[in-house]
Amino acid sequence: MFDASAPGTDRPLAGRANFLLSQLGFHVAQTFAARLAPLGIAPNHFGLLMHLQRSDGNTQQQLADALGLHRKVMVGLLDDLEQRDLVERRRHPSDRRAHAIHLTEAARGLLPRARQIADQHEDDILTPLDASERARLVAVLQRLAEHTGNPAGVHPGLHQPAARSRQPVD
Amino acid sequence: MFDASAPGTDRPLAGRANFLLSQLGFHVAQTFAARLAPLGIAPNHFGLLMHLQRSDGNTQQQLADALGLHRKVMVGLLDDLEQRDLVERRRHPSDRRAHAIHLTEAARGLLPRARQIADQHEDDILTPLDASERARLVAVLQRLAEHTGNPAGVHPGLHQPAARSRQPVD
DNA sequence: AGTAACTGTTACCGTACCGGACAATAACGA
DNA sequence: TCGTTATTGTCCGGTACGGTAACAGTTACT
Repeated sequence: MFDASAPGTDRPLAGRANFLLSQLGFHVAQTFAARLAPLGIAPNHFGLLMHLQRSDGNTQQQLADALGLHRKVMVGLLDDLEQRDLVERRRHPSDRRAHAIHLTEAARGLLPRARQIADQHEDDILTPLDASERARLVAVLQRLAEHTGNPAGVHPGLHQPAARSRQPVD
Repeated sequence: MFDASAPGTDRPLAGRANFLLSQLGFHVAQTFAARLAPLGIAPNHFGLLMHLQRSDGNTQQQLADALGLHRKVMVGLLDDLEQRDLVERRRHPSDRRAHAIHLTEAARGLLPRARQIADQHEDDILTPLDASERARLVAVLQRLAEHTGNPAGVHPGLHQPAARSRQPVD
């Protein structure tokens, strides 16, 4: 453990919460993608499928808004899922411009397996912690996530046009 | 808070530790990069500069090994830093193939400012937590990071040839 | 001496991302 | 009613990035 109350201290990166969060977050995303790969989907597909369970028949724009990404990205995501026969683009009943996105039966069969993979993955990551520590960690992370201002359940890694890096110096 | 002991439950992404870690990690990396941008460096540059404080005169290969990335990436990183006059490529005293990498005076002047930005950034991220909660969080994150098997202080987001995604997970 | 291994670097190529533009359709206003 | 504007989903093109292969110069091994 490190004393975070000494700002001038040259403590290593491994003792900084921001580094640890970034490091762990990247590792988690990477390993989760690897575990999901045999199912033929990526983490962002998984998140979209999870959301579609609750909002069947929405338009692509509605889905993009809900997940906090641009509609252009939704096109590609749905292309992937449609190609894997996990979603259907039906005609929207009232708006002939829009598509009504529906899960297929295959998707409803796949989702429990994906959810189980996610549970297993989480369990592996949290192996060093006991049940109460896990609950406390999740609660703390939720507070931190809430404080970021991002809507709950929206992953910023999915193409938000805001907050670019590489601004010109001076 | 959520009950993590019910695996079959369709709890939202925002209650999963793996999602929260990935989400927070990405957000942290993004905001840290934005804060560091006015200094003309990116987070990976910062990590390299921090490491160089301790290992002056090392070869590029040694640095690449220590940070867990490929030497080709080190070339680009050092190009950036050399262009900003933060490092010097001197002739290695004993190996005429290699370069001896040294921090410049400008770098030694910049590093405290960068460290202060990192401290401030960490403080902002952890705003919702009090001192003891912060210490406990860091301790927990360190345990989790250690459990990943990644060397301490090495960020997996920086081009490790190992651990590719898309590999079949038997 | 001769061969193999290593260092730093460059050239190359496929891929992903981001902006702008597009046709079709809807909504709005005079 | 008609014309203008907004929206939906899609596509095209430039650009940057990541990874592969190869390179000259140098060292190490035998």
